[in-house]
Amino acid sequence: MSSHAAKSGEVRVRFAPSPTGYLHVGGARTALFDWLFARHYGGKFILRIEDTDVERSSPEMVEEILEGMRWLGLDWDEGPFFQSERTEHYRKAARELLESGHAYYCYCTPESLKERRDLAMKEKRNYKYEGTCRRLTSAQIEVNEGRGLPRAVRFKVPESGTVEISDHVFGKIEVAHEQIEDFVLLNSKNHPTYHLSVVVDDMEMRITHVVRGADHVSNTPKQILLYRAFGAEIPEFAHLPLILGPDKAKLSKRHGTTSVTAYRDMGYLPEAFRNFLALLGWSPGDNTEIMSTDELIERFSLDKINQSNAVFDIQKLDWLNRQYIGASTAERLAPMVQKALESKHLWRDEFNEAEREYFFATIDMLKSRMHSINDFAESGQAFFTDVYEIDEAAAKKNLKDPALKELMPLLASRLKAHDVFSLESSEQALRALAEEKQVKAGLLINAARVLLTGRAVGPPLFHIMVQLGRERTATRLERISTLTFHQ
RNA sequence: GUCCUCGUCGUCUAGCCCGGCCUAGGACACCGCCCUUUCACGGCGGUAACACGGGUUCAAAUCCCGUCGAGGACGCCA
Repeated sequence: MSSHAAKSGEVRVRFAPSPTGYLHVGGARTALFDWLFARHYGGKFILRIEDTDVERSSPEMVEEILEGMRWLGLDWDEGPFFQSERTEHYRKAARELLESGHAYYCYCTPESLKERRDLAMKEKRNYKYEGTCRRLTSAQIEVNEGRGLPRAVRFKVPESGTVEISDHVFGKIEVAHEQIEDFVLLNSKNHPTYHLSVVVDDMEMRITHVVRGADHVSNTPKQILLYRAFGAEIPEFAHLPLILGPDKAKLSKRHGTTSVTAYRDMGYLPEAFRNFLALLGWSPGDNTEIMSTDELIERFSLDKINQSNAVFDIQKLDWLNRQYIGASTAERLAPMVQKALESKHLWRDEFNEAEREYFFATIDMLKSRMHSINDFAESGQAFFTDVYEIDEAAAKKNLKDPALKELMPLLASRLKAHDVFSLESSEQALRALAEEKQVKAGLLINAARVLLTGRAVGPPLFHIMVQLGRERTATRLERISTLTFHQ
């Protein structure tokens, strides 16, 4: 790492969401990268809530964001700090700028500004604040003040020259001062605006690295100008490429689900989701895809972040999720499966007590073919309740042979007749019956699976039988006589 | 309209900075085959990309210029 980290010895990064919505995928990715960076260098990860826009911010959204971060395991070392509680700091800073001649009062009304902007837009002209109030004489100012006109505070952007951003991801970016308008620092209600509060906070919180989305690149020159005006040290910047929807536009609500907690509710594992996010815009440089948290922290580096935007590919997320589910222990999965069952009213407390072993064994049996945690409650429902549905297509396919109406109960009685009930004994019983009745074993196997689980697909039949136990297996096989749709 | 950025398989990417090892590697998805009582898992194989045009060079995905395409930002929002 260059200058800052080396100099101060401590990396300090912040994630600064605005609580005008839930934690979305893009924000989560930013938070993850900030967090990984801080952890990699043993630095501090600071959480700051940018709620200066009181009208659009809400405490519920703050809680939502925190919940999303907790779910992803992104723990913060300091904060959350709320900008709404720091207004005085910003006002004081604005006063300083006014006194040092880096800012001025502006009496233009928002309405007249909007008019001018709209007109420019209509004429397809570029609009930039023309600096009317920047050139006010002291006499004119006195008049305005005397009339008690509402005033905003604007930053005085230098007339000529350029600002250079040195970005860890994009390299050098140069912007001419004349491209930057005199932006508002304090609005006419004396409330700080984004640029002011960010810079003041980043200075006061001694942020060494600003790691944020690339949608902030164009804000950076203004902020650098502010640091300079304050005579402060400028942090290092790393702008992250954007996450796009399938149509290649910045990912947003209209692309479907973007809330992080919604992914939790859809049955994704936080570690899978985190791994997936890490791979969006970053790669370790070799072909490694599945990485533990420690590995991610260990291998993460700013210069491996790439510059082009990335499309959110849910299929890859699904794949990762399946990988993680398959590799997880039943113990890890159990609490999540419980939640999924609860929401489908399939949960019974016995699963954590007398039937705990059964519950865990079922998870182990099913996990290799589950794409999400919610699948346990859907394709796996027959293992948790006796009132499972029987898939019609499956029944049509595997129960249509009329002979089955006799064979299945027969199989049930054979199973009951054996003194042992095991993988071997049940298979033996079924195959013996098939041979005796001159039918293919597959006919009985596939029919039995549908009867036992309601599905044509699932674990190997004899595993299902042993898992369900002799009694339930027999009962379910006999149920064929009560079914009507197979004729 | 102005400014900024990006451009390798459908998607995520490695390679690019420091030209030759690239007849461009991996992964997801897709398609075959194997395994198999189904579906998964797993294994093997396949289709598929350097946006385009110039230049520099013995040699360019890699360096330079241009074109085109895409995205982002242009608020008294953040």
